[in-house]
Amino acid sequence: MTPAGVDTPVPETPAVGGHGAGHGPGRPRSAEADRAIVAATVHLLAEEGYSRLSMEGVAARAGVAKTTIYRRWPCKSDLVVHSLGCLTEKLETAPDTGRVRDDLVAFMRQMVDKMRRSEAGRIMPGILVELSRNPELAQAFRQGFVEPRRASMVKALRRAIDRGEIRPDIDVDLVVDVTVGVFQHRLMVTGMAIDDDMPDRLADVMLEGISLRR
Amino acid sequence: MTPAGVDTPVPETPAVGGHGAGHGPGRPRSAEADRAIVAATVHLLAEEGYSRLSMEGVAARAGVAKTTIYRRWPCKSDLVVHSLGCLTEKLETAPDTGRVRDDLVAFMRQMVDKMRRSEAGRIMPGILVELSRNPELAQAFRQGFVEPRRASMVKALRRAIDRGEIRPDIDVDLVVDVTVGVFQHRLMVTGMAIDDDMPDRLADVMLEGISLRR
DNA sequence: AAGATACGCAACGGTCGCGTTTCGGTGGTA
DNA sequence: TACCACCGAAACGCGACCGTTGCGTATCTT
Repeated sequence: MTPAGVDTPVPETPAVGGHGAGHGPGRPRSAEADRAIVAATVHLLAEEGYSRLSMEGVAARAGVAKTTIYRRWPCKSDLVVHSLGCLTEKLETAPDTGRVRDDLVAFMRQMVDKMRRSEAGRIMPGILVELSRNPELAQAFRQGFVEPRRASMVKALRRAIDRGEIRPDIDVDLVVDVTVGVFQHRLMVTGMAIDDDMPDRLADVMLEGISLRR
Repeated sequence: MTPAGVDTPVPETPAVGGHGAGHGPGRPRSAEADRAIVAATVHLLAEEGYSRLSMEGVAARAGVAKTTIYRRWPCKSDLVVHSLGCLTEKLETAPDTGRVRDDLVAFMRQMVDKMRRSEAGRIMPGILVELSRNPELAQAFRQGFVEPRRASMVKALRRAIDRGEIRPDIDVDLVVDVTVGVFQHRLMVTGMAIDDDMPDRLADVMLEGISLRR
């Protein structure tokens, strides 16, 4: 008797976004609960990592019964996949200053700040192992989280090419990965300090190279 | 009645290495068991990650009883800390070819291969979350695993400075982090392909910079 | 008002892994 | 030979979570 004519009694995730107007009889899903659950998931993902994230923990933090979660998502990974998709918030952006160097440095500064402080930024280390184990999660993470954050820097580099500031034959993706990778590597792997002018030094290295000019 | 005069009945980890010669009466610890346990730990660490690594799993894979493990290490994190210290195996090294570019490219090629294929190389993503949670583990990981692998590249860059190939004022650590970070970022985060001449392209970018020369 | 559905709460049986204990047997040293 | 610490196997109680169910209540649509 479901609108779509499917006879399975399972809710099958009727798409959380689709209960706005006249839907059917009965009490509608609480949008507030949706919000609280996703927020709790993101928080715990950042704080504890994927493997230590538990449905009971999410329920407790969201102030919601476990049943309320399972009514929406059949399992933990589906909940996480959906929650990652909700992270479109204010992204870091490379401004258009007219000079690559300034664009890059500004982007890096924002990025470091986000990685350290924002909840979304701290999700990274706790989710990496799962990516190789759960392709759907990996897809959601890369498409909904990684890509949008790279986009603005890719644009900045393209602008720089158009302006004739940087070589047109460079591998843009490679440069973006360098920029992001260094800071992530420091934060997650080596634990070395990131001082205030590291973005400047990196910009120098990337723009001018490390070769000794003759 | 323990030699050291400590009255605690707990074994207190009598240092695994210390059962070589005449030690005391009774059957000595099996060195083969030591080896098997550590090998199993490293394997499972690479395959499953820290959080999914279980003492029971290690025991099963090592062909050893759980008691045999607990007799040596009081808990999982101590076992892992010790096992990480046993990873000194053949490290990737930057050869001394006389040209930085060749040294760098060779180092990168080896590194990518190790990251993909070797057991030690695959440990990375599965241990990162724990580093922020367990300082002792972080210390063991960084000192016993990360540092030795950086060392050879740091040397290569110093040689290049001495030869006058690269600018003497560059931040060596930064360059190393760039080199390692990019590949790690691709493998763990973006999942983008790493083609055969990516090391070459990266070496170009780092040596010559991306600026358009006038 | 009637019916349908969501809600919180509490409890369930089940699985997993922890760290410990007991046991009979084994391989060394003195 | 006597002794002693080691070994593997098995079982233990414990706690954390899982995903599900039943219940009484709340809140919508018709």
